[in-house]
Amino acid sequence: MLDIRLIREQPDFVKEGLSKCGVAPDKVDEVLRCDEERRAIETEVSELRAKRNAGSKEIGKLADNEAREAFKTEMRLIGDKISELDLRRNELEEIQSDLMLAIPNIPDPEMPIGADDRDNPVVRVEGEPRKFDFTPKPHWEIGTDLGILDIERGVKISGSRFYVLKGLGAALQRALISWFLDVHIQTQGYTEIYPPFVVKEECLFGTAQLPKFRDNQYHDVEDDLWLVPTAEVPVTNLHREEILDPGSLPIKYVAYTPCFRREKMSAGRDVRGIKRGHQFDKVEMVKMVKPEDSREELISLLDDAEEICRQLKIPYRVVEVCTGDKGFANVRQFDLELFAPGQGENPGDGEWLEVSSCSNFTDYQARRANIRFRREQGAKPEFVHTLNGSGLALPRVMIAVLENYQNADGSVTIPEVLRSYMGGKEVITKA
RNA sequence: GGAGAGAUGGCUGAGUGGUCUAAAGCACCCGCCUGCUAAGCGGGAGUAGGGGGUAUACCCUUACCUCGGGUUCGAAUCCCGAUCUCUCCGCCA
Repeated sequence: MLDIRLIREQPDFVKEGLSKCGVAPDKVDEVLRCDEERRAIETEVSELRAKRNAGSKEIGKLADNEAREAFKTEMRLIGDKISELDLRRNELEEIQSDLMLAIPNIPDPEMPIGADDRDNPVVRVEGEPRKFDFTPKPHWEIGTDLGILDIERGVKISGSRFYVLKGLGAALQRALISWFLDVHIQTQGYTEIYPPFVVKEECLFGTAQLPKFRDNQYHDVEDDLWLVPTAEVPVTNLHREEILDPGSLPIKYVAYTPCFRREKMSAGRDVRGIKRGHQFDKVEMVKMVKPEDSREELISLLDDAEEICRQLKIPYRVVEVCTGDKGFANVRQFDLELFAPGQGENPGDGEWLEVSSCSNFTDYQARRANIRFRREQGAKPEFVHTLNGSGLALPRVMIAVLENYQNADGSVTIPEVLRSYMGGKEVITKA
């Protein structure tokens, strides 16, 4: 959520910033109108209450019964007026809150301006795509032939966009998860979190998946719980409604969770293979930092994610996301894309697969989730800045590993960093 | 799932309709004093909103005792509902 004071005091700045990501300026005017009326009523109610509080105190002291009754009647009338104004105030409060929740964060001045993902500049490309002396196959062929990926049975038991990993396929994914976590924990200073995979609704409002992306969430009606679409949700909300003690920042968490998404918006897209499923695994880094540090922390977060790509020895590129394509709550965003030689229009074209998205949310999520900190004992609470980034998303890393490390005979070499996680095995061959 | 108990400030914990403007203690900040590892004394201090203003000061005011309703001139306190926690029983990986 944006700061209402910023909207009040610098409406033109807010409008201009939001226009870069396609938000009409009258959204801001609506908020201002609502805010003004609400404050006027607030003042009136506040004065009436003061009057009643004083009056009620007098009644307690009055001895004369008649005067007492008359006074009571007077106070009752004030009370009625208060209830009436309260109704309108609550109404306005709700309208304003709904409006505020639907306004995205204002892009950082450094965020490139653009209309959609075609305008996202490539910041840099790392590593050379491997030269194949055969036509590289897509992962669904490699995986199916090796007997480690079973798409048909996934669909049989759970429907489209589900698949089953088997044998060394399942082991490879588990190895990746463990190794990702260990890199972040042991060499980058993150603390591991194992959170619940279902959360209460308010958590999704906190990180801003709700209200806008309701259609993409799995919701259990019976207990009113939501399946997490990313570990960002439970982990960021760990400190909701808290004031963190001096010295506790920066906080760096890393968590593995499955992620559940309905993908209604992507119907018909990426239906082949395991690129886009309703359930996928991901390791996610979440940081909470002091406001003045968040710009730099984004760069180091990106580097922490890149470290995985480097060690995997798979070519990747860094893309900066433009204003028209940015996430709802962030001010700046970098995506990491691994090269997958078996993807693309024609066999052997290759394609860049998004495996990470690193974002700075400034105080936007912190304000929604009410996460604050004190600089010193007794200092005024301030909102933290939150950041998060995948490190990394599993299915697409699986695709990249299978396709980059495939051999002419259909086997797949296991990347060196993963071998100790797979019992020393070096190659996946047909079982 | 059944029965019962409970939820008060950063923490502990009193408070059963009106000086609650929430006692007291711990922790915290400032000052004083004493040269014994620290104690004593005095003072201060919550969060959010609104109004004023000489506008980072300061003043006024409202709300907040888990949350939401209700009763009342007036609710931490009484009533209803929800949530959460704990105890016991049952079931269970």
